[in-house]
Amino acid sequence: MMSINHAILGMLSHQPMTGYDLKKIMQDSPFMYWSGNNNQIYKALLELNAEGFVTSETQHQDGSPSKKIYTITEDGLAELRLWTLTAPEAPEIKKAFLVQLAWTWQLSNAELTKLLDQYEQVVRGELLIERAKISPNRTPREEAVWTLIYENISDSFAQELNWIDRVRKTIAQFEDVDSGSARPSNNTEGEEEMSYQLVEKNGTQYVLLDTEGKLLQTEQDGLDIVSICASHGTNLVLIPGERLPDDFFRLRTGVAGAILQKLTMYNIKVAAVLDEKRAQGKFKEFLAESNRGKMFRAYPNSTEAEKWLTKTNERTYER
Amino acid sequence: MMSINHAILGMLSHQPMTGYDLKKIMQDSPFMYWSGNNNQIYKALLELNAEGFVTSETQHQDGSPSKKIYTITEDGLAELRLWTLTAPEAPEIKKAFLVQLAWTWQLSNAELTKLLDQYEQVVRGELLIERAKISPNRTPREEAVWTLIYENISDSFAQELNWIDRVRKTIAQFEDVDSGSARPSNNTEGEEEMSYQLVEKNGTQYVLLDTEGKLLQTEQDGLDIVSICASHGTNLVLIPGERLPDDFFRLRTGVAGAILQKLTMYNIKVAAVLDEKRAQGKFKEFLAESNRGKMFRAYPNSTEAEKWLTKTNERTYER
DNA sequence: GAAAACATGTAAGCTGTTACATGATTCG
DNA sequence: CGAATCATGTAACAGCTTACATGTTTTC
Repeated sequence: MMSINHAILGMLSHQPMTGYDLKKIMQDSPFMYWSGNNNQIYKALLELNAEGFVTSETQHQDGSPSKKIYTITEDGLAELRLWTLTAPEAPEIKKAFLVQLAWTWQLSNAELTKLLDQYEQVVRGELLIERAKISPNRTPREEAVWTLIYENISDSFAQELNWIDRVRKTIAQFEDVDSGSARPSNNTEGEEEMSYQLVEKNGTQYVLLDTEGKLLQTEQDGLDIVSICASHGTNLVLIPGERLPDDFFRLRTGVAGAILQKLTMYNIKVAAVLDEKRAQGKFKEFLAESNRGKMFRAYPNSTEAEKWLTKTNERTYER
Repeated sequence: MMSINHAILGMLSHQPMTGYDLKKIMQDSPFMYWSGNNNQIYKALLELNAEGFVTSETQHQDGSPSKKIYTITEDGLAELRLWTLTAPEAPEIKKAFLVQLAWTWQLSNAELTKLLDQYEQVVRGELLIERAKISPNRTPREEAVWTLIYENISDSFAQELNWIDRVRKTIAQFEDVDSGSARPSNNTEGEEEMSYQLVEKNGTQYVLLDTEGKLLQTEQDGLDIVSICASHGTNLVLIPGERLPDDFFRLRTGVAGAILQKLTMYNIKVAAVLDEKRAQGKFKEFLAESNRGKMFRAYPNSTEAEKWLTKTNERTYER
């Protein structure tokens, strides 16, 4: 509560600023969710001033409108610290589209699909806007935290896009009521999909890529897997060898590096099922090394791979 | 815009209902994100009536308060169809925690980790509430769509939990600023015990926590109770209100969520003895909801609490 | 016999939004 | 020269929330 005031304190803890500066930052920030309208900001600044958390210094610029530069006080810093320690609130998620979708029983499949397409565009638009990613890099930890904050937001959109795809596929399975309009199958052109299934074993879910499907070749493929995982809230993936191109096993090409780097960055545990023959030379060394780690391992068959994936997964905090 | 009116139209498209019915459904639905307060619903019904989208029929039940049963009209159905075809809105996601996290540079690693733990508990709490999953199954497609809607919501929470884990691991990589204070591993000092007795009534045993003793504050405390129960081969616990801290009654803090989540996970039935005054606001709603369930209930005195605990021990199947 | 649920409504208040008001400067 | 940006502020309104008000029936 009163959190816009604290958000302003936070921004001022980085630099003294004018109300107008604050407004711009807030408008451009994806995680400070207020619209950044004057009414709130100038009012908040007056309040913070009255409480002694900020001081203001009027700067008369000859001719041009005079600025009020606000600076945080010691009391303000203390208050900010206190506030960051208060109990976190649950996220507040309002997806009007879900309400709309809930009552679409009167629509034909074609109409529903069109609606999904529109929603996808809206969500992609939000992702595109990708607002200013600034960060006060006071410490390495702060920098890392800000990166994670932006990731949280783009993950949410990625998850939504993935879900939209799932919905589209699901409704395609149903006969159209007022049909007659044969669907021209789905994807016409290239654009192969990352086909997979979700498997549950020992109470843990993991993503199992199908043996047939697109080969993992680019960083984008790594990100696709990340978004699949994010949408299911799991961090476990089993990759059959059939999905790995030969280049994956030539370390020089960097294919394995690029993909695995993305996956480990998102804390995703990967098990691969590999034929002895394919793992040779330098790649064998690489495997031996990574098999000691906890993020990527290779096994000769899927049973063992699955065992490793699902075993150590207790997400209970170690400590 | 005006979407609560349309949500109401949607619900009425399934069945004629009273304002009170609508209120209950809205309160229990996770995707209709309005709080379901009278003010909005009754006002919306008047508006819909004026526009000719619904008709109302007053049913005088002799003695009892008379109902107004609202029925959707042809015009209403047409309007609903039109609305479902309008361009979807982008999801509106407000994660106050991200704002808070952004300005935590003043905190130590230990404080930050504690904050993350609290946030995890709050999120788990939201998942726990897991509201009523009803669906008007008019067509198989509609059923599938509703399943997807609920999945969207639980996916969001699952993704958040996953992200929390990622944050925790990331910040663990950084040296503590004000370090020097080595965490004394599992607290050696303090370490109050979970004092209790074992009571036998009507041939059933249950664990009765003493009125004096450690307050139930963390997930660990929940696990302690689990292990006490396990060691006595019972799954019944009676908790006196004295052992519950004030934070337990503030749902936002996640204390109740974290503890009850552990207990229900291990299928432990809990009765609490509560003073009226302590259960207010959101917590009261939470109680009313869980009092319908079979795992956690609150009673004003220990006699009633004991009665419920020891009585209903035959298992009932929910359909 | 008390509390909770059923049932309909009203009043007050908070938060946040859009739009208005003013005026100088800079940019195309 | 008009539009956009800088800069500070106010007014009115929409949406939603909590709390209040009233009265009956069902449940414990």
